[in-house]
Amino acid sequence: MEKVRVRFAPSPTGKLHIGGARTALFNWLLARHTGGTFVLRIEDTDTERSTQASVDQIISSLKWLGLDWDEGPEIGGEYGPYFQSQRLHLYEEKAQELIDKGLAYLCYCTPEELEAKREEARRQGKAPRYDGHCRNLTDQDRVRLAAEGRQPVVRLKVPAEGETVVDDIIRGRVVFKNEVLDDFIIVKSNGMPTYNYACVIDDYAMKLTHIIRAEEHLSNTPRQILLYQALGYELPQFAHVPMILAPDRSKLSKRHGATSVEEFREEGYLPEAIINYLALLGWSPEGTDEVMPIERIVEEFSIDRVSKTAAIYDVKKLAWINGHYLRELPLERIVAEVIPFMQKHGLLAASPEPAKLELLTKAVDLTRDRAKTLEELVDVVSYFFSDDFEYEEKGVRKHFVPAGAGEILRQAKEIIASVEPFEHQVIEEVYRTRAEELGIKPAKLIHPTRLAVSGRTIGPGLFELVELLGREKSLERIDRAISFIEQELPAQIAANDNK
RNA sequence: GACCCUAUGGUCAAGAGGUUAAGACAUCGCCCUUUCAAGGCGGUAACGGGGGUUCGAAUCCCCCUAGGGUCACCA
Repeated sequence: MEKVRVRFAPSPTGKLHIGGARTALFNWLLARHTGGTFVLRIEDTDTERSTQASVDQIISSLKWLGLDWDEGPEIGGEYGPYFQSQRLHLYEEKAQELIDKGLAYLCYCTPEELEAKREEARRQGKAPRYDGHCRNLTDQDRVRLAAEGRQPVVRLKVPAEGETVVDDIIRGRVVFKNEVLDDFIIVKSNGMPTYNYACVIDDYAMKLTHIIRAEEHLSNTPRQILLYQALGYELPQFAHVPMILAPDRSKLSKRHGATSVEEFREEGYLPEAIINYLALLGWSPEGTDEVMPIERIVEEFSIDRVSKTAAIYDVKKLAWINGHYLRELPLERIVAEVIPFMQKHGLLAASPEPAKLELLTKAVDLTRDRAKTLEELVDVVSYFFSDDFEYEEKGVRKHFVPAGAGEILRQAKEIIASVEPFEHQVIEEVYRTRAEELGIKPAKLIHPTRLAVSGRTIGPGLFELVELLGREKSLERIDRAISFIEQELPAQIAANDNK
């Protein structure tokens, strides 16, 4: 079998969409699985909407995900250039050939005229198709039309009869009647090729063997096949992967929250998790393991196991997988990942001191199985880095308001002030002994302390928390809590009573 | 509107004529436990509807319904 060559061909008109990322992933997986070649090609023929910023953005997202390409921007390759805007001569040349052979023709109809005809067709309830108005123009006609200042487009002559068959790896044999197609435009009046045309020219020129793309292109495929035939090109294999839908079954858009890889990154998702989740959306491994590293996905990937049905993406499952990687990946890696997020929240300096990094490492170690994203991780370690926190209201009611709360904290303070060595096993031992002496449950001592030193009712084991926080800081916070209980709290309660 | 694709729990999804219809997320309960997580165990929950074919249909065929996609000088 010939060596697999596949491509991802985004148009740079925005960020890398989650659906686009999955299309890229499936192409990349097939290439890596078979030892083939993964090509990145930028389809920037829409001069109105394409931007360099989008190119940069898409490239950066692909790299971040780890989807590296063997040919394409930045690295070149045998079949470049890999920007369609730099391949215009090719499209022109082939278009001229088609015209010369009588397989395509110049059309001078203006967008306005066409729009009017479409409108008319719609009103009559007919399919809005091009009527072949310019199909049989004489040279004389063309001269006259050009003299009117009309810039022609090039249209392909589509046979009125017969059918065009798409042999799709995922969907099987899909038949389209040629009569439902019309003479579509292959070169715009500004000289730029249209998608269906440029795509065919390049896919062939770049010797691609498999065209794996989203299902929305299935209906375009007969047009492309007609083009392959007109050009005398051999067909590649097609595989149309199902779409990714929003929870309400509609097309994914901004109002559904994060839709681009960049946004997920900003929300604190790891590339490993996104890749793993995306692979599972539309593809399934043979066994029942779902969480698997990229190497294994590469090993097991097969187009045959890609499903036909559109999938609704489920952030909850993504979050769960992310949580998994958050606690399973090496600690240093997670620390490195969370640093920018800490900085963003002002909890860490731009160039943090080694002591702070050590604290962060230990804090992450202690808390990471409680977070699902890096943003959550920041939240869950925040009190190690800032004294500026409020007490959780629910906790205050439960642990600070009841009579004797201050006394409980004085007991805690005494223990923490004197325990030696200041290690969690020892602190715990003393806590438990003291509770017994006082004839109360250890929890009676533990919860108020936790609230005092962290402001929270939830978190890692209290004794490890206190050890990491340190004796000094713990005592300081307990003092603060005692004065809160004995001074601020009564005042607050009085104020509420007066209302 | 025309054409095309699709249809298994709330979501992802296995299944390719005979299964007690997997598994995962979510959800609920229990265990563990200083809390919350994590982890372990268990529960609730599905073949869109109607016709065929067959000894036998989630699996094959037809119709309906529903959802999605395409009909651009966007890709």
